[in-house]
Amino acid sequence: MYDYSNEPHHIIFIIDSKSFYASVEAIDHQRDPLRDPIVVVSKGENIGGGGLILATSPMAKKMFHLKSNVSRLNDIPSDPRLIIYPPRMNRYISKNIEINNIFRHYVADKNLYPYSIDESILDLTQSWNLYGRTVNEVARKIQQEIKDKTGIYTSVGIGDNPTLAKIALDIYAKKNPSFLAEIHYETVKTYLWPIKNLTEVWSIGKKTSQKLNYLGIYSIKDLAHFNPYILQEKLGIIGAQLYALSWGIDRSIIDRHHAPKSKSIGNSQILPHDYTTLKELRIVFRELADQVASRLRNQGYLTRCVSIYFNDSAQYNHGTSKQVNINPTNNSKILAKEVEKLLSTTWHGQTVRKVGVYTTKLAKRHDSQINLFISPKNLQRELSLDQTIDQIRQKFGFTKLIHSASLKKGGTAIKRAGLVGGHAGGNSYE
DNA sequence: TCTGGGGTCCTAGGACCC
DNA sequence: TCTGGGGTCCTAGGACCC
Repeated sequence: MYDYSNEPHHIIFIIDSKSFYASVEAIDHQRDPLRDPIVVVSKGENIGGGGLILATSPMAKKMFHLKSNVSRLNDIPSDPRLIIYPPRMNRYISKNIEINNIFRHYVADKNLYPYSIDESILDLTQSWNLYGRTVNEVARKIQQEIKDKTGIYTSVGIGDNPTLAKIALDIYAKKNPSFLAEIHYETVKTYLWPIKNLTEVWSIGKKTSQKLNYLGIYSIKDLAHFNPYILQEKLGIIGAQLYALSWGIDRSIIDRHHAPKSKSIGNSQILPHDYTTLKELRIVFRELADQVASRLRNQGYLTRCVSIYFNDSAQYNHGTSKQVNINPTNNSKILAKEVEKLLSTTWHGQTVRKVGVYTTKLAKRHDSQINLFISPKNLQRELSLDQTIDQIRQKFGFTKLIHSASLKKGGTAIKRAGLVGGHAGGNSYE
């Protein structure tokens, strides 16, 4: 038996908004998030299969016997009872902010970690006993307040550390009638070890699962009884992390705002059709560079490294990437020029269906260095032009200001205007 | 599955420095 | 030169998550 006395004993909640996008649509359209069959479907022109399903309400899952990974509208039999809504990403973002503001009634800011648009991590170690007699009671109270104020149902995973809370959430809470589940060190054997479908566990995907199977590991219990040194040898750091996970151990420090080790900003897209000429590719890459530069400026970053990615549509999952270090910048023109250089040295006539521009090694704006090759005056002029463009874009949408090149063959900026995370933002100007 | 999009982290091999 | 070893940073590609 493992001695857990020196492991962190925190009270961690991970709270997930149930079928978030579908629920928001249900509420805004006076429908029932649990009882009505609703899907939210993005229909970009490059999205085939009748549209990409972004969210499915529990009733839609039940009525059409859907497994977890349905992603195309064509996967569902066409049925007049099914209610279909287009996504309104901006609405979901503001709803998410509303929900996080309710979490702030229960934890200090430093103990709240919004994790994604529908998931947050709360460390209630210091505050839970102000709100109830048991941890479970506090969880139910939070669920009720969220439901009353926003209409959203939530699932809560509770654990002594984030890993246990996450597994409680993903594997148990979402399926329990109460939408609640707890895992503590004492119940690791009861709740973790029996798990056989390894890819259900956070951090284990298809490839990792296959590697584990190859070693003869088919459950978390198998993992816990495997030789950790061999695991580390075969899977590197991930092997050691998985071994720790199988015993419920997670020493990540949760009392501080965690700073990601690396920060990147980038945009990618699947093209509406195969691109075969440098001319077309140049245009779309220029748009991407422009978009990325705009986001860097909005967030106050300069990048020291830019990379491009494109795939070979003959082998969809096999792509090429190439990066280059540059003087810190968030200038559209400079970025576009670097991207163009990368493209012309990397592309050798492949048929392309997927493209991306990423910037890494980001620094906050004040770290700017002086570029010896551009006069400060010109740099300043270009910077303020970019800022003006950003302001107009924020106010009126991306469509209002695009390079004339985007009107030519190859450009997708107009069609993509108003998209948030690649999906319809739901703004009036679209 | 004929194709969503934005991220973070890990790894192997190489360049370079002392 | 028949050549050591530790450390850091970089690059391209892979895996996973929501």
